[in-house]
Amino acid sequence: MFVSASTRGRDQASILHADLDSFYASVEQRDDPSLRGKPVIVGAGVVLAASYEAKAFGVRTAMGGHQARRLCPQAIVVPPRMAAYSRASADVFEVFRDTTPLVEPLSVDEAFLDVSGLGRVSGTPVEIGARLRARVREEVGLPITVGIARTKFLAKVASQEGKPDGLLLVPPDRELAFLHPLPVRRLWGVGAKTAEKLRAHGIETVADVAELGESTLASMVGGATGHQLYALSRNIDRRRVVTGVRRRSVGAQRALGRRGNSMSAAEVDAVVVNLVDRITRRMRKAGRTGRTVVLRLRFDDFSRVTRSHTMPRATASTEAILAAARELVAAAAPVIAERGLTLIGFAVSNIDRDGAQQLELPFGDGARLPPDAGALDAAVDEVRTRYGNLAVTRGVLLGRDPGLEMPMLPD
DNA sequence: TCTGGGGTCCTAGGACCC
DNA sequence: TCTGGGGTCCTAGGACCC
Repeated sequence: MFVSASTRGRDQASILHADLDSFYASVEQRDDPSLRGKPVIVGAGVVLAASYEAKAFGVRTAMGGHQARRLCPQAIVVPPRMAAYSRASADVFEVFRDTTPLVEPLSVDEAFLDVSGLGRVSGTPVEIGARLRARVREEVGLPITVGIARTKFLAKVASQEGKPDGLLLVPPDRELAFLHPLPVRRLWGVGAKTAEKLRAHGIETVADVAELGESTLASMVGGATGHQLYALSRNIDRRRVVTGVRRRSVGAQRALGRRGNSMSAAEVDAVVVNLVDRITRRMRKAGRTGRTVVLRLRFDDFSRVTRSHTMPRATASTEAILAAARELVAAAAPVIAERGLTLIGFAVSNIDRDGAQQLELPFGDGARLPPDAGALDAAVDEVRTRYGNLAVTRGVLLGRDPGLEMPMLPD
C-alpha cells in the first residue's frame, strides 16, 4: 500500500481532486457529434446527468424528468449507456494511475491524486494538473476539472469552484480567504437537512461555522457531524490520500413505479431472484463474501423501510443469500400490502467479515516489538498491501513477549 | 417536481457477556 | 435481591454523496 508522504507535501498544495464534468452527458456528446453544443439529458424518469447547455436552463442531476423537460423543452433526452461510461471511467483512471500511483477513487468520475514528491520528475502540481487535463481531453475525449490544494477537502472544493473544464489552485496562504465566504453546503457532510438546521441558528457561511465551538455544533447536528464541521470550517483536514480502499457492501435495486402496487407475490419473487443473482454474480467476480443481507423497500409516499438479517458465515452463494432475501420479503409482507410497494432492493454488507482473521505480521523470527510508531505503521502498511484495506484496531503480539499489546492504530 | 441506482457513515436501542 | 460499568453485536432508520 502506498500512502502520501507525511512530511513532504504537508505544507504545499500537492493534492489533486480530478472530477469529470457532467460525466455521462459528456460521454454522450463525445460519441454522438450531433449532440455537441446542445442541451443533453441522460435518463428519462430522473436526470442522471445534464450537459452544461442543459444546466444553463436550471436542469440538475436527480431532478424529476417532467420538471427537467419543462425547464428545457428543447433538451435531447437519451437513455443511459452504463457500459460506455464504465469503459470511459477505466480509460480516465488509466491516465490517473499513469500520473501517480497514489490514486484514491471516490466514484466512477472523480478521484484524489497525491503528487507530492513528483516535482523533479513531473514538475509542479499545477503543471501536472494541466498535463492531466490535456491527456484526458486528448486520449479519452472528455472534459475534466482539477482542483489543487494542500488538503483533500480544499482540493475538492477547488474543483467544484473550477468547473467546468478548469483548473484551480488554492495557494496555502490563501486558504481561509478561499474557504470562509463559501456557503455551509460546501462543507462535506452538510446536505439539505443539516443546512436547514444551521440556518435556523443564523449560520449561512463557513466563516459562521468557524466561530462556533465543537460542543455547540454537536448539539445542533450530532456528535460526529459536529466534530467534522468544526474541523473543516477551521481548515483542519489531516486525511491522507489512500489507495486500495475496498467496498463495504454490494447492492442492487429496482424501481417498480405504480405497478409495484399490483404485483403478485410471484412477480415480486421474480424481481428478488433477479436482484440477488446480479449481486452474487458481482460478489463472486470480485472474490468477496458477505454476512448481512439488507432488504430495502420504498412505498407510494416515498417512505422507506429496511430489514436485515445476519448469517452465521459470510458467503457469496446465490442459494444462501436468496434464502435470506426471501425470508426478509416474507416477513415484510404486511408492510408491503399496507403501503404500496414502489421499489425493492438488496444489499449485502459485512463484506469478508467471517470472524477475525489471524495475520502474521512480517517481523520474522526473533523479531522484537517495532521500536517506534513509524516502524509499526510501516508494518501495518505492509500487511495492508498484501491483504487489502483492513480495519486494524488492535493486535496482540504473540511469541517471545506474550501479551505485549500494541498501541491502538488509526483506521 | 413525484423522483434512478450505486454507495458511505452515524445514531440509538436492545440483547448479551463479563 | 438489587446493584454498576464497560464492551460487542445486531437491527432499523436517517443523512449524505455521486
